[in-house]
Parts: sequence; structure tokens; C-alpha cells
Amino acid sequence: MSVSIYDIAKKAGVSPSTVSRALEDHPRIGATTRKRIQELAREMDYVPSTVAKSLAANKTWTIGMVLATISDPFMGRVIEGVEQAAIEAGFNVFISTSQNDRQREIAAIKMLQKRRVDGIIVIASHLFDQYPRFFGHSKVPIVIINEQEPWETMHFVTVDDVHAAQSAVEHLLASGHRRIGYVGITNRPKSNQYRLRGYQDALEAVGIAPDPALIFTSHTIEDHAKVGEASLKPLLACGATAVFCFNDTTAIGLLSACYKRGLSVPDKFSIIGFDDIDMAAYTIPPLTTIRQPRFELGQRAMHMMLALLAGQKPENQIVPGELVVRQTTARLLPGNNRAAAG
Amino acid sequence: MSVSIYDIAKKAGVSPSTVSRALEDHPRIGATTRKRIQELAREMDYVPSTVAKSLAANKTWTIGMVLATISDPFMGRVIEGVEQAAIEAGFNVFISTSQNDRQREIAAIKMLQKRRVDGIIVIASHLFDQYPRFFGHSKVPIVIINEQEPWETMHFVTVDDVHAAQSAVEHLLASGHRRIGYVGITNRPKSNQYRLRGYQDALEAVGIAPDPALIFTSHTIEDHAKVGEASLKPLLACGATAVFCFNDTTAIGLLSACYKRGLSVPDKFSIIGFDDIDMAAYTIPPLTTIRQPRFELGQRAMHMMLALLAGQKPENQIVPGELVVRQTTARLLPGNNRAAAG
DNA sequence: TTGTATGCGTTATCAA
DNA sequence: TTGATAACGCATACAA
Repeated sequence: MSVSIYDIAKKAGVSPSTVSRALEDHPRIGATTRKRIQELAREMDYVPSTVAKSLAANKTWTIGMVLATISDPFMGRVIEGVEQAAIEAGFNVFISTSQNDRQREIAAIKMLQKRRVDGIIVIASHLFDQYPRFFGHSKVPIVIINEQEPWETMHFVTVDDVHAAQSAVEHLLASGHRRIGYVGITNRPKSNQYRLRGYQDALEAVGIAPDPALIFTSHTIEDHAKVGEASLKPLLACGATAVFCFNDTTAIGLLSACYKRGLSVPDKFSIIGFDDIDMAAYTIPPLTTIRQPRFELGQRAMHMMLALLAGQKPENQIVPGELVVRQTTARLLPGNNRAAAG
Repeated sequence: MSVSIYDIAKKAGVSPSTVSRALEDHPRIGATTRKRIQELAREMDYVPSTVAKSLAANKTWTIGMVLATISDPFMGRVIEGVEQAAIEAGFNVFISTSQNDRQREIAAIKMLQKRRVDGIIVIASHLFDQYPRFFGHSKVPIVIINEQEPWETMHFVTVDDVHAAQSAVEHLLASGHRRIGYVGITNRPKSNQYRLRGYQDALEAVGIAPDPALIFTSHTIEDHAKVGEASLKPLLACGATAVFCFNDTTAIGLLSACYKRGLSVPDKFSIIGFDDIDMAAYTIPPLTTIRQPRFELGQRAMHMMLALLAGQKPENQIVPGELVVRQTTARLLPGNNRAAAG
């Protein structure tokens, strides 16, 4: 057991409540007593117990965060954005990963409930549809990152997936590409769906009917880079000259496959990713992508959470993605469609 | 306020302790009562409070983890290893980042102390020297990842930095390189020091006196990839034909600089990294590196923590790194020293 | 087998 | 300005 306000009170010859007030800089306390107690507390290495405080206050100053995996290079900055905003407001973040497993995610949610977190921020969930069931009667605010579901009890901040994806494909179209592929992934169903829609919208806007053969998705591969890798062959087979990838990791896998096959990027084949992870500027050649404001996304989610905790009714937020043109995309050269298909 | 055992007790017409026992599958409880209470609890959406439990038990089932940044691609799997082992033992992990800032790290430690975590796992700290001061009198076990300090109160599990670095350089030597550079970083002083020593040891073992000019470190750049990028010019200037980098991120920065300069890797210049992050297999060309068992490192740290919590006296652990030869290293071709220097 | 009482560390209400 | 007391939710020692 560590030293408590009782120990200090005893040593100081005052009551525990006096100690409590002195330590909290409570107004109703004598300046002399306050100083004396504070010094004594320091001497005795007193460390206040958040546990006890939480029980009494019915508040834990903790925001739970559930996400699929920390290894995803997209996540780090988002988490740090959440943490930054949390710290500034006197909160801390309790992170739990689902590892893309529904049971684990359920366990994570239950854990956070038991720990009485004040709010929950969710990203890359595998069971959004179950959230109302879990949180329907609880008053714990929920903020979701990168989803746009219209549930009443759930609020969100998201990148504008559809339009961002659209602008990625428009960039490819503007470079003369017509056979444009999409590499999707299955373990982020919602985001994948939005980005696919943006892809289709962009195509249809210029009168190109989306060709299912150009849409690659693997239901057997979980690893994003490997999905990108596996997509090259089939995409080439149906004449793609450019590809929009679900994210940068996928794009890097695809880029790597091109390298191994001796297919020159961007001369013969254009690739555009999504996220703008740290590595994107260092691939060879540097990756053209859609930048998500990752840190800001996290910050905004936390700010929205704080507003909810303050009883406010914040607006859901949709922030734009930004096209970052680097060197994996280029103008389609005449004859390249065939060269690529060969 | 959520529903408590008192609410259930009232509704069931029994005492709170009976409810407590029923819910805990305590031996001293009637099977009928147990079942009835458990069903009632479910109906009432009862969620036990870890906060209250923690206060009563003087135990939080929480391991605090302090690290520099989650964005470092090295960290993700380590954290997940810790989390995995923690979950299996009924614990959860409370992560806090220092963002390479000493004040932030101190704040993180204090936060964890206030929250009464049962143990602390540290990685990439900026103030190891202060840990005894913070934790000297506290009984909270500390496990450090990737440090090898001989403090009594602190235990560690680490990759064998020195020997792993040595084998990296030996690989370069075996390929005929003699002018081998080292790219170090400053915000992981300890690891950097160990790896640098391994580098020097390997050189000296074959009778090469380490040349300070071949050791690149930037005190102004924090970003690892940028350090690697900035190192190319000076390293080339002093005739390096191969470089051992502090980590893969650094190596990727260097690789990118080579690409921009038109310097062919590995034909004209060899690069070896450290960590084997997920991206390492997908760089162009794929990166030769030293593999750290990241997930395992995390798992081991947590297992050591569990042993400490069980009152045992576990041995510190040093696990080997493993050379992974991919394609950024090659035999030194005659004449290349000059070509590289030019 | 079940109930009663107490403690865990803190804050807040009320009284002095 | 300070002190006594209750409350937060749970587990447990002890009593019935």
C-alpha cells in the first residue's frame, strides 16, 4: 500500500479532509496549512490514487480506444493525435486492439466498459453493426474515425473517402489513363466500400463503365502489402495501365511486384495510394497518394469527444483528403496499354 | 451510475455479498442462487467495475507501457506482443508516449503511478538514469526492452544489439567491403551506442581501424529517414561502399537518397538495416537487414513482468538478432570504391 | 449457504 | 478555516 492522505493527516496532526483540500488547492484552506501539507506530501512521496478518485467521482479521465492493429502505419499518428488532445484536457487514452478479430474486439469493448472509461473512440472496427447493442443503454459517448454511419448515439469524424478516392482516379484520368484498376482489401469493409464508390464515380463521370475485372480483391489474403503484390498479374491481364490502391501499404506491395516483374513505374504503369504514410515519400520512386490528415483526425475525434462529455452536441466532421503527386504516376504513353498487357 | 451489486441484491432479495459470490463463481454459494443471480445480472446489463475492484484489491490488472512514439514502425509489433501476453494473463496495457520529450515522459510515468499500474514496461526511454529516482521506493516492477543496464530494481529483455550489429558488418566484410559506414541516430542513445560498438568490434576483428569520418550522426535531425537521407553525401565523400544503418527507417532514407542520386543499390553501394520492419521486404530492392523478433520481444517482456508480479526472480534475457539477406547488399566489384566516391 | 460489517483512497456535504 | 461522516462499488472476514 502506498501513502494515503490518512498517513499524511496523521503525521501532520490534521484531518484527512484538510489534507485533501490542501492537496487540491481548495479555496477553503489556510495558506500556511496548505503549504505545510504540500511539503509533507512531497517528503512522504505521496502519489494520489486515480483509482480512488475515479470511484468517488464516477469518472476515470480515461478515453478508451479500440482499433484493429497498431502495426498499420496509418494508425500511429492518429493515436498520437488522440493522445495529444487528451493530455491537453487532462485525459489519458487506453488503447486496445482487435487484431481484426470480432471476439477480441468484443472483449476489448467489455474491458473498457468494466474499466468505466468516460468515452470510446473507435477506428477500423469489425463490428459497427453491434455497437448499438453494446452501447445502446450506456451513456458512454462514442466517436468513430473514418466511418460515416448515421446512428444517433454514435458520432464521427472521417476523411472524405468518396471524394478523395474520386480525385485520385481523376488524377489518373487526367494523365490519359482509361484502363484503371482498383485494389481493394477486405478487412476494412466500410472504408473500402467508400473508396471503391469514389473510384466508380470518377469513372462514370467521364463515361467509363466500371469493369469488374479491373477491381481486385482477395478474400484469402489479410496482409495489405501482399494483396497489392497479388493484384499485379490479374490487373495486367485485363489491360490496366494505372491502379488506385486502397492504401499506401497496398500500393507499396504492388510497386514491389512491378519491380520484381521488371515493369517500370511510372513509365509503363502508374500507381496511386491512399493515406500518405511516412514511408510514402521514401518509396522508389516516391509514391503518389492521397494524404489523410492523420494526426488531425485523431485530434478532432478527441475534441469531439470532449464536447460530448461537456454535454454539447457537436457536428459530425468530414475532412478532405489531399492529392499528393509524387512519382509513381505519369502520363499514359501511346502504345503502353499493349506493352503493359503483354 | 451504472447498476451495481446492490441493485441486483435488492431486486433478488438477497445481500450484496451473495451477489458478489454468485458473480465470482465463489465456492460458498448455492447453485440455484448462483444461476438466478447471474441471469438477473445479465438482464440488468450489469457490468462489474474494475475501478471498485482495483481499490479493494489494491491491484489494477494494468501494465503501463511508456515508449517514445507509436509511429515508429518498430513499435507496433512489440506493443502487440506485450498486449497478447497481457490479455492471456488477464491484464491490459496502458500505453503512453513520450514523443521523445523528457517532460512528457516524466508526466507519463507520474500518470501511470497515479493510476496504480501493477507494473511498467519501458522502451526507447529518454531518461533511464532517472528511473531509480522515480521508482526507487515504489515496489512497481519495471521491465525494460532493448536496454542492458545493470540496475537492481530494473529487469530487461533485449535484442543482442552488439552481436547483431557485428554480424551485419561481418556480412558486409564477407562481401569484400572495407570502407563501411555507420549511420547512427541520436534519439535512441543507448541502442545506438550498442550497435555502434558492434560495428566497431566487427571492423577491429579484421584489423580495420574504425574511421570517424565513416560514422554519420546528425544532432539536428530527429526523423530517422531524413538522417539516412542526409548521410549519403558525406559517406560517399569519404569513400564508403557499404553502410550499416541504425534501423530500417534510416536505411530506407538512405536507399531513397541513392535512388535520387542515380546510385545503383546494390551494384555500386550496399545498405543493411536493422529491425526488419514490415516494409523491409517491400523496398526496392528488398532490404537486407537484421531481424529483431519484435512480437516475441514484447511477449517476453510481459512474461517477465508476470514472473515479477508472482514474486519470482526472472533472469534478464538477451535474444539474438538474425541476419536477413535480401537485395540491398552485394559483393564489392573491383573499381567500385572509386566509382562510388566519384 | 447466506448476511453483516469493514476497508480500499478520495471528495463532498454538513457541522463546528 | 477545519473536522466528522457518508458515499463510490466491490470483496472478504466473520457471524449467523
